[in-house]
Amino acid sequence: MNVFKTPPRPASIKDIAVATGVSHSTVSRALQDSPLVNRETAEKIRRAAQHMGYRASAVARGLATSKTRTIGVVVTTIADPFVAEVVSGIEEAANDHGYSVFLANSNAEPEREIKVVHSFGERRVDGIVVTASRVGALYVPILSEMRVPIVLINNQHPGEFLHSVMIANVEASREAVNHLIKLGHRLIAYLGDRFGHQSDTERFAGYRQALEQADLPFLPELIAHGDGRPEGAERATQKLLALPEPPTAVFCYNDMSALGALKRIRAAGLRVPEDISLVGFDDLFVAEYTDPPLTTVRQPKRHMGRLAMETLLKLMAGSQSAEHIRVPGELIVRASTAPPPSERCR
Amino acid sequence: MNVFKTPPRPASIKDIAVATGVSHSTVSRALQDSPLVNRETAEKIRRAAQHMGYRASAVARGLATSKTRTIGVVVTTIADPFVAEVVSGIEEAANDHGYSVFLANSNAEPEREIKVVHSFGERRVDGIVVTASRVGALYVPILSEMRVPIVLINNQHPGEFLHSVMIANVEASREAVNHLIKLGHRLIAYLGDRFGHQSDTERFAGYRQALEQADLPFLPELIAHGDGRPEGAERATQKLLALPEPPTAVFCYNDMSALGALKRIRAAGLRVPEDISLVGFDDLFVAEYTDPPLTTVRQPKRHMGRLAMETLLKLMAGSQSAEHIRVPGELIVRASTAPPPSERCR
DNA sequence: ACGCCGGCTGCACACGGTTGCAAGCGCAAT
DNA sequence: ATTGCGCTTGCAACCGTGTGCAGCCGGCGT
Repeated sequence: MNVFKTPPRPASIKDIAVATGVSHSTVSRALQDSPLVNRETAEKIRRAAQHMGYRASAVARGLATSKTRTIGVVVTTIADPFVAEVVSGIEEAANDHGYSVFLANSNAEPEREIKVVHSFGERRVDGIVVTASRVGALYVPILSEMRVPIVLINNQHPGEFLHSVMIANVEASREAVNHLIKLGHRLIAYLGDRFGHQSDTERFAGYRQALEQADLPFLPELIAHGDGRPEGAERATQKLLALPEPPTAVFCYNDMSALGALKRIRAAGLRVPEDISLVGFDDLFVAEYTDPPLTTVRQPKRHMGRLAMETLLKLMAGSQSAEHIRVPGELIVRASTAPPPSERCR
Repeated sequence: MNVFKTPPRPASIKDIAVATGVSHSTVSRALQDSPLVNRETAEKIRRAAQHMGYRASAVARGLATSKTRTIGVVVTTIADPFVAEVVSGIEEAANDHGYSVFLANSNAEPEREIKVVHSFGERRVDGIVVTASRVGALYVPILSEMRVPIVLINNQHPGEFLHSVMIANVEASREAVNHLIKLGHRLIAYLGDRFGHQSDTERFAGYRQALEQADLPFLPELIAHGDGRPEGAERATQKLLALPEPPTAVFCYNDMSALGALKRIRAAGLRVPEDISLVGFDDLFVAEYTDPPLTTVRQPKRHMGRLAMETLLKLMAGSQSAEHIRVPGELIVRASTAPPPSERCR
């Protein structure tokens, strides 16, 4: 065996130590820019490290310091454009602070979500972000076991949770429905999802509040249940259109649902917004490219991601205060909303 | 200080060792189901571990075994729906095999891409997947330095790369344009991106081949340059429409471009497909929900992700063979393509 | 009685870093 | 000459897990 072959393993501080004739402790300190090391020695060491293509092992450092500078992000599925944008914000902020992010899908299954969180625990991540958690408050016992701060984005499990970033669903939804009411709509449908998630519950609450404040009757038959995706919304829309007195406007739980609704409405030979107005929620990039462009509530997705990461940073720095951030939504009026047909006849 | 307080650090095999009165080696072996440990002892140890809420440290294990069961995925941006689907496939396959995935954005900047890969190197990932790499073949020297297999998905840098999964751009694109030719189109525009990426180059090549095989002239004025996103495509479409003899069909580099083109065509008062046919590439989920639904080339995104992960697994297992996988695209004919106006007048 | 063997266990070291502490050095002050 | 101090450096322990090897014990064959 040829001893002079390049070793199959990456260079370590010990290799640098023998190369420069100092102890590995000195190398370690030099590479940390510790003031304890002589300037020239440090310089020599750094040059050697550079020359030998040295890359510090984050694994070993993690073991020694019990800080991995790593966070875990669990999402329902990264294929969801909403989620992807949020993650993009998280990653950006994490990267700014020298953290790497683990990504894992929960497929919206609570058991799987917990499993993933545990696996993050084994990875010794410094913190965890969960979007659209299906577990929420149930984390409390788990958290006392693993000592890792968790921040939830748009928690879907009922109940308050220690640390979270959420969109102000009720207010945003109320504003959206108000917009429709102001346009003159009286028969406004709510197309929710059928799982009773927190977002759905709150957006529905905003819908009812808006009706109430305008002294409009709440009509149970105008509540339809999709699944948060186009397919489910299509079926739900079908039912709404078949009503003896169909709605003149539909407020959708999210843009994905609005997409399905739009398709079905068109298929029925009706026009948006002339015959039916449509409002979404999320402001996915597609909202701008539908025909007509979709009126919707914008969630500052990337910003919410950043925000979550920043609260996580605070918590990892030792903050004890409970963070419960509500971010306002913004109604973006495009071309899918107009006065109802009756209004224009007057 | 209360000695009996729960320790601030998670339980280790040593804690279990003292609790059960054996050495930590035995605990280690017991938890690995090693046949070297007495059944009853092992059982006792496993119960204690369970009871103490023991979670093995992947960090320490990684250090000891120099296998982290971790892979790095670098993407241009996870906010791109195409990328998100691919990553979803990667994550799925990785998870199936007990691997965790690090995610990082390169923002399509080559320097940043390399920086990220190096950071993955420090994390001692077992393998790396890069989607839409802007670096490609330039990795070769880097790779001999860090001993980590890399698989590229839809490499955008010219030149062959050792390991890659790519869509068969030329063939797919040829098929798409053929579809338009068969419908009777003679003036077919190509709306590419302006960066000369590999996908663009190859799809353009397919476009030319199709024209050639049909003995149609290649008209340089029908080549427009967007940026792979709706905005750029809008501007490019504008120019095409202003031509003295505008195209009757536009083949777009990707669905995002098609979205922009569609918007601009509508804004010009023209109808798709009656006045102009439109073909995209990628088959993003939106393609099904545009009006009209978009004819496009489907890339099996999730599958390509899985494929990349699986080749990575092979490589990590020691395979030396060069993997250079070409995945066929599939033309999905929806409603955005029809015979040209002239054809229908005959 | 002795040796051997199989089953089980622990010792000790390795992985690649970080860090408290002691110690060496030169030099100035006493 | 002794002491003390500041600047550097190295020693050694530690983080939590894996693993080669030696050693222990009991039982069996001769």
